Amino acid sequence: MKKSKRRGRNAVTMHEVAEHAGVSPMTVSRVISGDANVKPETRKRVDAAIKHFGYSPNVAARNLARAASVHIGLLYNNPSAAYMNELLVGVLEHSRKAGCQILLEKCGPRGERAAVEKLMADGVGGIILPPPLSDSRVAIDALKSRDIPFVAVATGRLEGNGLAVRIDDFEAAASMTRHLIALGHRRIGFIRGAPNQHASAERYAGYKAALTEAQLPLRAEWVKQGSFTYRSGLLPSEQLLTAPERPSAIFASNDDMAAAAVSVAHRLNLDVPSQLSIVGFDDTPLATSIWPALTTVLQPVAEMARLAMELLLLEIHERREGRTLGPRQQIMKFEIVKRDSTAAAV
Amino acid sequence: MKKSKRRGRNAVTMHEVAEHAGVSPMTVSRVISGDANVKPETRKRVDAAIKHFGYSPNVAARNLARAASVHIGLLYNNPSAAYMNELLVGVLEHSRKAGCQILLEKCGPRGERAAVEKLMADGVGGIILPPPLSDSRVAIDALKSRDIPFVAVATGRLEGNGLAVRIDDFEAAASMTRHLIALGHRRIGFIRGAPNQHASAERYAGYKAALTEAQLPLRAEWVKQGSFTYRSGLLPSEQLLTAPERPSAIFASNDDMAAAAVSVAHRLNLDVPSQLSIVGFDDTPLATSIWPALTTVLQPVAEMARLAMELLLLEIHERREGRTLGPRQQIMKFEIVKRDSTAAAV
DNA sequence: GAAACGACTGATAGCGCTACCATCAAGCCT
DNA sequence: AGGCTTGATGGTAGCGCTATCAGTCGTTTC
Repeated sequence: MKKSKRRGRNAVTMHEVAEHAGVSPMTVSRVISGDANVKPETRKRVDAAIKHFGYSPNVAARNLARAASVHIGLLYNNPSAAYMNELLVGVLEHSRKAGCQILLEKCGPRGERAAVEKLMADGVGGIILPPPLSDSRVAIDALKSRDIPFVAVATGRLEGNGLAVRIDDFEAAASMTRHLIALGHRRIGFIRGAPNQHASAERYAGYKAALTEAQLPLRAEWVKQGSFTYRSGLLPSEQLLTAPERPSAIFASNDDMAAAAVSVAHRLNLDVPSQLSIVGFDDTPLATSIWPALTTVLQPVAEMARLAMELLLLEIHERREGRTLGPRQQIMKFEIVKRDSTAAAV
Repeated sequence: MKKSKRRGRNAVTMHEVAEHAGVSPMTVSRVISGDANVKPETRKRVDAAIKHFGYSPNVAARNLARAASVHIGLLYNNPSAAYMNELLVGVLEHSRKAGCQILLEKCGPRGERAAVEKLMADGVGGIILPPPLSDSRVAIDALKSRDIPFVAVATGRLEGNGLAVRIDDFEAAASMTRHLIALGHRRIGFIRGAPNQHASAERYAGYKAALTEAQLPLRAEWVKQGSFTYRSGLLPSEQLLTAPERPSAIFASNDDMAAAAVSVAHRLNLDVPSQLSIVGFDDTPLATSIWPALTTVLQPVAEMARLAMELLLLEIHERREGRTLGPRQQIMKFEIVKRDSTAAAV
């Protein structure tokens, strides 16, 4: 009774599991952390005991004992709430498994350096860099000069021996363009993403490549600049749709801008998709919440975030041993999701 | 050197601070946890030492020693990414301070019970219930039967000795309606929120009250049902705007539906705000990302989330001592944010 | 004036886990 | 055969903090 005063709800500890399995706590610890040197039979007994009690290790104790970095920084300034939301879900999901803390740090357009400093001061062991920060020179330099591990999400470039998780933006954009071409579209407008992000260039390059491949001319007046926000998609869309020879399809570099294109099309009395096809990129929740639902490129953001966490934690562990994962990038599979915003060209 | 092998980056511990301040570690601990019985002068010395080293306590150790519940469950199924995003930011911000873990758990339309079970199995000490779950009979009952502390965010009803953080939806909606009336609008359409959420009823009641107050008739054909999603706002908007006598203003029960109204208005060649004023509710990022930016009710979601966390942690602590905070609800201040989607009635 | 009290501080003993040996049996070499 | 690894375990000693209790003082109370 005296003890229970000091103890949480989860009364079952490693010792009890060990006792039940007839081994020492140390062996249980080994089984849990997947150590190799445990006899298969012993392992089985321990596993049974674990299941018997529904035991799950105490994260705080583990972290304390390991002197593990419990803290992962997540720098953000992504304008798309939908994207951020998915990212957060992925990150949190993994943090739950890994038992680590997420320190969210918002950073203004010029505040990258300060934000990094702040996270460092709070003792993070590594940092996750979602777009558009994953392309920020300042942020990356600040991180590198501190020699703190980080993983870039959805960036196109991999520098030094950094870590990155991304999809093949070039191929994805090319695929989507091919899809439009296959639908009979010959006049395909393109709204580019923010110029400071590598993915923007990749997507544009993919679009160009697919056009060339189909021997369609690249018409400069059908390519407009946006910056990944809904708002930034409005003017380009209007320009494209009020041009003397207007495109029969618009490929926006992300869903937010595609949504803007839909809104402009409606304002101009153009029906989507019968008179105009519109496609986006990312497959954020926005794509399915508007009407008509967007045909878009599914980028498994949550999955990518999860992987980013995994990679980062691995690297932190390696670093502690004086090693490093070295340059490593994980390319995820994308998918063309066909919905209601596309139809055969008239 | 032998020791440092076992130790994280954050070399400075309580002992060093204590030594520097010429007190025992225990006293430092007292200062940090804000214990009353410390001589002001001692406290000052300790504070100085803390600042000197830039010391910050090790969360893992603290949680271990306190046997504190490191886990807070966050059930979610909110369709609005923008809302969720803000909520997450607030929750994570506080979790950083409090040093606790967030376990995200998505729950399907019928999965409330299962989701609660899962969180319990993972040993959460309390649960945060954002809308629309904060109005879910099933979820609340599941929580109550388990006697696990929870805090309802943005719900209108407070039951038993529960905890809640919300704004005064009735007053907020009334204020907004008054604002429209002050602009000269006499024909004000209303799009209701999901019927299973108490806030929907409150907002509608506020709208009605303001009309009555201004001696304007409540016209049933100007009140339509939505369900808080963008999509659900489309049909009601269209119905309102194609009615024989159409409203000069539309008050949607949240920003997502207001955005839908804007899109429909554009499709029908109605300029916002010169021909039609549209207002939303919540002030999610969506409100400012679309064009024109929405006049809306600012609901400090992040702040509310932070407070919810605080309340919940407090309650968990109380429970551990055998007490309870009792019924307690925190009413936050709302604000009418005037942007570009409203203008004087023609 | 002695007992009792209160404000303040320190020593001690864990919280639940893992790193780091030590151990001990079984193979393997020269 | 004696010293080697090598594989599988257990014992021990913390990780950095806090709860608890045991003091040490001045101050109050009867």
